[in-house]
Amino acid sequence: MSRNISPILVKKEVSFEDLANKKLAIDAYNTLYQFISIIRQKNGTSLINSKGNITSHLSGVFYRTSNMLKKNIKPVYVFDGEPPQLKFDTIDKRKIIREEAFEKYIIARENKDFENAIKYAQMSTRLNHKIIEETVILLKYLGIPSVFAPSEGESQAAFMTIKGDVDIVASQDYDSLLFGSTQLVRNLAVGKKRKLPNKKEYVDITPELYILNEILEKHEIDREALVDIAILVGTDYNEGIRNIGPKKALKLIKKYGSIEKVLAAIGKEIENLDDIKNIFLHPNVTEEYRLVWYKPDKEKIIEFLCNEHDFSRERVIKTLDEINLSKTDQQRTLGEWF
DNA sequence: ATAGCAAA
DNA sequence: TTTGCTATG
Repeated sequence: MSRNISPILVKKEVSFEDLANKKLAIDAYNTLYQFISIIRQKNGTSLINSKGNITSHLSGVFYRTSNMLKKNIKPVYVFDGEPPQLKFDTIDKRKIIREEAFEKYIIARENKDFENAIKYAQMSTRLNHKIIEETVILLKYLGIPSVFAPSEGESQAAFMTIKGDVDIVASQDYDSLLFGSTQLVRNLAVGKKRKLPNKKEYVDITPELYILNEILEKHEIDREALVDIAILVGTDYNEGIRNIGPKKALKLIKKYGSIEKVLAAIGKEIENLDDIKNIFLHPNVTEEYRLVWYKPDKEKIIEFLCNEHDFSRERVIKTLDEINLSKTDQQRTLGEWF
């Protein structure tokens, strides 16, 4: 299972406002997973419309994307394609965890143990085709581009920063840095106060910015070495070496120069090592995307959110008007919104 | 997660 | 204005 390399990364606290005028490639699955997992009622059930269909993702996407547009942030949502074969162990393990959590969720809900119900409901969160489809529709009405990655969304998003088509990747995972993303932002949210799980405590959460070059320069390594470190620690594609964390991995890679030499020195092996390195260093990505942002289609959004999904007309219209208002100061061309 | 409201 | 809390669909 993958562990993370955050202890050796350089983190900068920023504000949502600091991202104004930036182009952001948003890891769509990562973001949707968060919305579906967190946007719930007190008893652990998701937000639903009158037909009983989940709407948590639409709420999250609509309000967060609107906030970005108000700040002149230009988002593009990047969706996952086919995962690499080597990811299937991780995918299977996650599936088992989800299924076990779902059983516990049902039991907790029956016992009216809502604290545990929420916990297990969040752990059993799953994205389905309908959630993805509805998100793409809403984004289209909002005038936001979607990109469909051939394989991992994070590698596609990273590729787009390397090409200079976007400035930053937005995700909770650190993997995009391994894929070469020039910048990564975590905790991309507007609200500052966040409730701690299972506690009554509130805590400040601000966006965190990671700049790849700063990380590489600090440790005097190149990206290949960073990938080697991650593989030693463990990724979505390999288990990692027991008792080697990011700090020890960094030391070993600097001492021996490459993962192959480290493995020889400690007498260990990693299966499919070349294939794993290739996933990070030569990912399957596409140049077939077009990034254009259009003015939100107010009528279609109201029809979709309010008529089809029972959103409050008052709130939706207010939000859309606020986007328009923030735009009137700025110059814009006829067709394109930005 | 975010909006919106009430109390401090 | 800031903070704490509930409702949202």
